[in-house]
Amino acid sequence: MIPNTNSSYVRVPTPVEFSFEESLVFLNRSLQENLHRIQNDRIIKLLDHQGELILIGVTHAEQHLRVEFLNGKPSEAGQRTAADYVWEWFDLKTDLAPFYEMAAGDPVLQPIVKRHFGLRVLGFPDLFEAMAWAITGQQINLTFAYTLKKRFVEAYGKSIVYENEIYWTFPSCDEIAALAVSDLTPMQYSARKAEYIIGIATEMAKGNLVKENFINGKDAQTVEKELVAIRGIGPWSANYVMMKCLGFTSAFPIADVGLHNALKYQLEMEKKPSIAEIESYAENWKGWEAYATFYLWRSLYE
DNA sequence: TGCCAGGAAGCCG
DNA sequence: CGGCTTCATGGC
Repeated sequence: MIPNTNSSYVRVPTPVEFSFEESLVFLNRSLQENLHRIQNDRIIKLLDHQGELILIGVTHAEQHLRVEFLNGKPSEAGQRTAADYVWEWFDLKTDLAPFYEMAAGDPVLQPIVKRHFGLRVLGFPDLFEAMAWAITGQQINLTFAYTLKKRFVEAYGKSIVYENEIYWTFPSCDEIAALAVSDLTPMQYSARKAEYIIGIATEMAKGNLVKENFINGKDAQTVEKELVAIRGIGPWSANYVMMKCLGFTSAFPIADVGLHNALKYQLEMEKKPSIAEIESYAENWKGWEAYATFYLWRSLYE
């Protein structure tokens, strides 16, 4: 055993309304997930900071997350990147008090919110990953979506080995921009989805599509419109990306079948609710539709 | 085995 | 803008 002489870490403060256990449940939902690993209440994940591969181990302690650097101490900028990543990943910036106040009086959300208090939207800080994953998951079941992602990551991501386990980064847009559709179809991506993903990677690699463009105080309606103008991004994907990457708590992927199923079970309905019915329930959620959706998703895997 | 899956583009009126 | 058709492929 080689002692880790480079042991170091940073702390990321956590709000009162935060449950690490709920985060673990969410991050554990697929056995095929290969972008992080959970061992003994520690989440291990590989980050790529401008080519510098940083393996972090995230654990929970009093009022903070401890972000440990497992493969040596990163540069100063790398440490900041890691802390910022965790901050976004667990959505620690959002003040949930108003959401809980609303949910306490909401017949649909009240029981779920009580059961999973402290759950926060687990996000994708990387815009390319958020978009590529949204497209991958369109109109196919989640199990198959994870299969596709696994193949994609293991074909084009970067990796390191740590304690006999391999850790992957999500492929960069530059890497994917150089591909042809025929590179992705053998791994069972449809040609259409391959076009979408490569197209988005190409725009990002050229600098025409950047996250900062969407988070500079633009209103949700404008951002949604700009996203939907991108080929492969429809209303569902736009709202999914806004919810999981761009920090819009009002984003609402209303066409989501998981949301429909959650409402059906939660309300003990014979069949899935119509869009009009969902809009009716959601009138009370204004400004917090993303959180309402995320908690409803959570209710699907008790 | 047939319906379903964390939809979107394209076309038509 | 609203509705209809096509695409695509595995899961259960």
